[in-house]
Amino acid sequence: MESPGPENSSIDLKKAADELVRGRESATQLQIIFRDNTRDHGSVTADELIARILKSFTEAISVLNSGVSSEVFGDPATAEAGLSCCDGQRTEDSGEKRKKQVSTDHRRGGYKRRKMLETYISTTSKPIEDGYSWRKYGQKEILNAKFPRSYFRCTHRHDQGCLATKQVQKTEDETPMYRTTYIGHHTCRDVLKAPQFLMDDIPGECLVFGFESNLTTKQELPSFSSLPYIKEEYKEKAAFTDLTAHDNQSSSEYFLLPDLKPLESSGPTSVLPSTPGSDYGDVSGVYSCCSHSSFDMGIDSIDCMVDGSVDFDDVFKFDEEILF
DNA sequence: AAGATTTGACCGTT
DNA sequence: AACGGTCAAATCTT
Repeated sequence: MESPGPENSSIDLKKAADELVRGRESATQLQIIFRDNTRDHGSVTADELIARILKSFTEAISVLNSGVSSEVFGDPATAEAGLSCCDGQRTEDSGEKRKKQVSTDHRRGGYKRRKMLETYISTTSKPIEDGYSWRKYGQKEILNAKFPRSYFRCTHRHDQGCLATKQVQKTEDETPMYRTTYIGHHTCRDVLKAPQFLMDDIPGECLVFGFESNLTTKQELPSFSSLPYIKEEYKEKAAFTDLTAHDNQSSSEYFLLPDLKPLESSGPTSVLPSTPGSDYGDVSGVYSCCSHSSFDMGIDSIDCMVDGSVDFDDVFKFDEEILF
């Protein structure tokens, strides 16, 4: 993955802009269709439009990311994440079993809380299964929360230094939701993630997509570098100690897996969630797409910025007004 | 036996 | 000091 030269980058930006414009046009058509689906709109179906939109966005994002990755990831947060893969700062990385020299030596872990990392939050009706394998490392009662919060980290934390983590909190709404917060980027690669995402194949499914950041200013678009849209095909049992309550609501949800880091650095990796019973997966930045009425839910939550002043809100105008 | 989960303790932040 | 995130020994699962 080499970054394009100056001329190329302007060409790429142009291409990205074109793709975004195209996407917006498709979205507009789609809006019309949803607003008045009694009328004949020619041969273009909603599914086709959705596919076009996704393709355009994917292309554009991919182009943008190939050109600005170094900037996007140059932020302190990312730098920290990258560093900690190989430096010795985080003692945890230097080998899992640090026997208890706890009491006397300084602090046991010497760990630093990771703040300033990009975070992505998604709320779904059931625990997310995203294709990455996670290992639960903690659970905590949270103030004013009826249910405990579960903490997961990437299974490849040690073999690949992947520092991605996620937290799952069951909300206490009438219809309990699972609020999943993804923190940091996956630097690992999971073979399982098939690079495809075919809306057409998943009628009725919903992908929620939401970003949130604890960064001070604008949230940069995570590198959806290759945007491996994944369709989850395997099911893990969500064995959250406390998050098991979800009933058998319609099958799976499908998520896009923004490979939050350029992939060139990490080698191929593992496969299926090795965990037989329990951790379930997740994803990062979650998208949601539904072909049904719940479609609005996904778009509604889009709130992200692209480094370089591309504001998705502006570009796509995904406000209520576009919702159906 | 290896790897995952549980859970109380530790530690940083507010 | 309270809260929340992480560690790691003990325990469980495969």
